[in-house]
Amino acid sequence: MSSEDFLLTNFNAAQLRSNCATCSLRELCLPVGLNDQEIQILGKVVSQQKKIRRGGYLYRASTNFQALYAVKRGSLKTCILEEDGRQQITGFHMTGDLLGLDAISNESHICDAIALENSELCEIPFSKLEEISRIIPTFMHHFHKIMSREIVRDHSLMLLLGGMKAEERLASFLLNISSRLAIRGYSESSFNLRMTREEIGSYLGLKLETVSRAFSKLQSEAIISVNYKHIEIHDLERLKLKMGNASCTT
Amino acid sequence: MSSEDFLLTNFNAAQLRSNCATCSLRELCLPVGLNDQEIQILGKVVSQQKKIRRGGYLYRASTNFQALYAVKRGSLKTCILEEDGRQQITGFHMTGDLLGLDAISNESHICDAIALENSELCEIPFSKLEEISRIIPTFMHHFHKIMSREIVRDHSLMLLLGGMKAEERLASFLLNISSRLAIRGYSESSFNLRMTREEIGSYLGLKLETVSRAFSKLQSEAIISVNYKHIEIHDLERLKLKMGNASCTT
DNA sequence: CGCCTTTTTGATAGCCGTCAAATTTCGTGG
DNA sequence: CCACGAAATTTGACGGCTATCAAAAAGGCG
Repeated sequence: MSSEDFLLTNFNAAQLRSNCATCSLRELCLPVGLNDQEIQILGKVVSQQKKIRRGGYLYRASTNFQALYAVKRGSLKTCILEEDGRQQITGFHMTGDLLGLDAISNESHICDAIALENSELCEIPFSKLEEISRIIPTFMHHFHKIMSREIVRDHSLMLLLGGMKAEERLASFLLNISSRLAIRGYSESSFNLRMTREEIGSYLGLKLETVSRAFSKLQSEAIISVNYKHIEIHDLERLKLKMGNASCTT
Repeated sequence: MSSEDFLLTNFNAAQLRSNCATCSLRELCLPVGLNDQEIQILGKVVSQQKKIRRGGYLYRASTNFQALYAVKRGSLKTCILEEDGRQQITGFHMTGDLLGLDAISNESHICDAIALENSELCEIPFSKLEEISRIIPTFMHHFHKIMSREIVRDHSLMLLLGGMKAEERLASFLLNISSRLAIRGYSESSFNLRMTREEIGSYLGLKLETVSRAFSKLQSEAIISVNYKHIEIHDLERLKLKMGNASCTT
């Protein structure tokens, strides 16, 4: 049986649980732009939800790379930690986001992926993803776009880390979270952060005290309200002015 | 004629000039890991050398994306510039490096690519690259690894920008250049930089004066010698100690 | 050969990191 | 359900690193 036949054959009922066709994240996740038949094919290689409790690891650096993961529910952080103890968070990931793209190059993970809250993930074996790519050109092209988008996202963060001041970085961060929540149908102006000040600082290249001070500053200017992890954005326009500019896509 | 037939058919002699099979960069560039026949196929879609004079643009931000480029000779920088004038160099590219991966996501370039010296580039139409990917699974996998490596490279830079001090950043930068030159068969300890202090600063998130001071500091410690653009590394080990650590791959 | 760019070095100011302590929240176990 | 302890957050004071402004010297391109 060729791999193509394999992909076109139905699995048994038990394995059909995670069905991309009926998933509420169709429009955010890997299936974007595929037609119904193509989504069927994709759905067959996506395995059942993997549950990770808050603080648990989805994968660890230096472990073998086998699959990409899509966030079905919850949120995660990915972080690199250096031998000398230096650590940096490279991204916060919410529903529909794809994790593990950095592991393709060495066939082993280079960062840890840790759940910020109890989460569920869909597992996509990478070899199967490449098989589908050969069968469905649309899918291959879309996957290339997703990888490219990750590069663009990283470049935005490099711009932030390379040139912005603390307050600009935080404004940029809040606008990024806000727009991503909006895309997912949540409020863009009222939300709870899932990460600590220290994690935000690690992501933005700042110390946690500086992050806290920047929050206080924005609050004192009546642009936002901060109550521990709960954020209210009162003036989106003025918040945008806080960063000279900067892409808040993704 | 199907696209596959098209790829397997010979072009006329005039278009065969840039032949991957006989290129000295075979082991550094896209053909890595391909067999002879596969390299033949690739060679047929890679068009003749494109020459860019020092200071000239290979492509500009917001222009239409059609092709990836491989550096055949010379070197380039890629930089994003924001509406408010903020600018950041996202990478320096030498022979064998692939440019344009960030443009796939939007089908338009998001950065400028400018030659640091007179350079030659090979052009690979992206649609053709995806066609080859369908025909040669090895090639598709290799291409995915290249994109992933770009993400890993960006994460290294994020780590640098997020946490390192000026001297650590410069040490990291010099070691990166050194190792890349070594891979290409040049001296790892004696070389000429192609970029200005300002460009190095833009890449490292520092002002040009700070870069200059960091050079002077390393020289005063007898770790390197600096004579304008000419650098001699006297003590590679101590230079490595200067950055607490950090990946200097790529 | 001459002008313009690049580089170096100095002085000063401002932002952020560091250390410290108080307050609140959250998780765990009784 | 409540209570306790650990973790997270906020705020203040101070110091260090880097940006900024300025000027001189060296190099490179036409």
